[in-house]
Amino acid sequence: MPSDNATLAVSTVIFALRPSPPSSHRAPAPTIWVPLVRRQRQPFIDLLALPGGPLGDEDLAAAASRTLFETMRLAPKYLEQLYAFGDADRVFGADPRVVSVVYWALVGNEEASLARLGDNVRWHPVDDLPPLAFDHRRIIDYALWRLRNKVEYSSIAHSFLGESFTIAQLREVYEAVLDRPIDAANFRRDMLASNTLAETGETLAGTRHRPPKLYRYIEAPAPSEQSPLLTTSPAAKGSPHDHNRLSAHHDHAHPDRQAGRRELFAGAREVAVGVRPASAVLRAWGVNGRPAPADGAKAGAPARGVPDRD
Amino acid sequence: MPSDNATLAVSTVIFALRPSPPSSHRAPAPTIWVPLVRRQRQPFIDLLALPGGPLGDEDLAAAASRTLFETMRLAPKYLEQLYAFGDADRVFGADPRVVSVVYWALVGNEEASLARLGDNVRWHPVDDLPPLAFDHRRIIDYALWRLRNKVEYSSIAHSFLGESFTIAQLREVYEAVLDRPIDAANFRRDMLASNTLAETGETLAGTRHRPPKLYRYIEAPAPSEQSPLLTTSPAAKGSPHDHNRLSAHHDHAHPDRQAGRRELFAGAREVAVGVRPASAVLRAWGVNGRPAPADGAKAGAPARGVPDRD
DNA sequence: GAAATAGTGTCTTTTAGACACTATTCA
DNA sequence: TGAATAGTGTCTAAAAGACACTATTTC
Repeated sequence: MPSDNATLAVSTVIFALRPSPPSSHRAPAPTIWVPLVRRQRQPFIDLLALPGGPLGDEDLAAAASRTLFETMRLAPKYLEQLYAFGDADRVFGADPRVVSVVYWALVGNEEASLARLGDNVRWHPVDDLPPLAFDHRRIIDYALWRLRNKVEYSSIAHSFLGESFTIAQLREVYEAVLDRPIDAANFRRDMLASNTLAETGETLAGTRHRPPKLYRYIEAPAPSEQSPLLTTSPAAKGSPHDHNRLSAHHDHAHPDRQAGRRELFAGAREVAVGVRPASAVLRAWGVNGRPAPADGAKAGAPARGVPDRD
Repeated sequence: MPSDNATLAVSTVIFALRPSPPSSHRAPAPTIWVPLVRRQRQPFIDLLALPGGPLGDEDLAAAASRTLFETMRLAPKYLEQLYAFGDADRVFGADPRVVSVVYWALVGNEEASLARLGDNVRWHPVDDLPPLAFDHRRIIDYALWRLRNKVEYSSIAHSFLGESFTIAQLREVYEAVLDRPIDAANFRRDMLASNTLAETGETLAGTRHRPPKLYRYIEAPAPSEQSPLLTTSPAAKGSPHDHNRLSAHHDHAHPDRQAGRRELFAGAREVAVGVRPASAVLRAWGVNGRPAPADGAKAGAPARGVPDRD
């Protein structure tokens, strides 16, 4: 029984939303960026690659977290396994062959700007990437596709923002990821009806119009269709994360559609953390800070509350 | 740089639909079964485990296919990567530690009964499993959960059947997997509207009532939301399979709802060869699809036409 | 009070589901 | 001809989407 039939590596595709590069002098709408590392050795020396490295004596997700922290001091709020890439000839000439377990992650805007960069590590807009090492371009494309899908059927979008945010900011995330405009009125209603937002009690100042309310994300009452792996051991392994599930529930039973839509969330008066100055909506991207889970937030278990599609 | 930081194994959860075990003398409704292997060595000797084995000099999916063929002569029509399990302490005492890339598969009923069994390999109903080796119970639960989710948003259900089948049989698959009754009238309409079924021209005889038409599965016109990995290199790697994508299209444009529903599929008189696993639309019963490699059915590439949920 | 976005109301379209009804075959 | 399932028609409810309108703030 072979014990060295492959070398195991772990890489991560990290997404952040940042203003479009100046070159593309489009509207100040944000776009998706990923951090890439310039390779210092063969093969593919000098080409850009995903951050990552060989698996150590640790869980897979822990390896992802560790390498991210080591290379740029990042600790994403969302981290999930993407896929295991292991074609026999994936890394030409490698012996033993290399199998990469790839994770994907989302970071909030403030966290993204806190990332430690350098000559060899930089953010790149995903819609304008140079040639990459290995099959990393393909991996990013796949991760992007997953992101776009998952944004539509689960509530991960808030992971691109700070602790508190306005509904308009949240909508901008959707618009950036899905690359299409979304009706603001319907979006607001749907989000509020989802019971995943709680008012912080604060508003965002600094605009030159009516100040919007700030919300924070809360766990919606579990819909019972959750990954079995999740329920068994939640944030078990070395995850300092502790999702405080606020109760924003109240009875569901809409007599008619209008009523259903009107249904404002009720509870959650919360403590409300530091609000932020700001002015334009775009600038308002980074709202106050937050620690951020250390290592593998959603690491150990395959699935969270909502299934992946592919 | 360690080259033996882990041992890589590949296992597969294979699902088939078979009559309920006699013990549970319920209606002749089918339930889900998986083949399990009795371990001949430590650790967990004599306990049941998923079929699989160490990764050889091959692609990951090829390893899955190979081990399935070796242990029971099975060649599933649907095969897809499930997850990479690699907690550091997953296999107690193993050195180097073991990382398992797990696949899941669906086999049709005839194929399932052709499987070569033995004292050490047997089918077991998933709703009544004995204690399993390693974390395999957990893996099966997760695979089951994925199956149930995926059945709802893509058209893989037909993979449980043979080349041709009646709509009622297809509905039974859904009912068995989802474990709930489905309205036959609406189901029929939705399936026909999905353009994934083509009449074979034959009917199923032997019933003591009106003989139902037989259909075969066809690829629906691709909806453009497909995995980028798929489009780049379809059934590339060593896949003896060659799925001809039949056109079953005709104009879509339902003036009113009744008309939409009435719209019987038109085209697809086709040659129709290999039936394919496949993909689907987001909301309703899938549309669209993609070629599936044979041996490594949906192997090399991460994603099919439709994203996974988790 | 003008500009600008926050936030509400209401209509139309689409989709999902329930369920009665007709059609066709075999025993 | 009756049992039994195939297959069709039609209504209702729920969800998604379009869009006009009111509200509140800053400058």
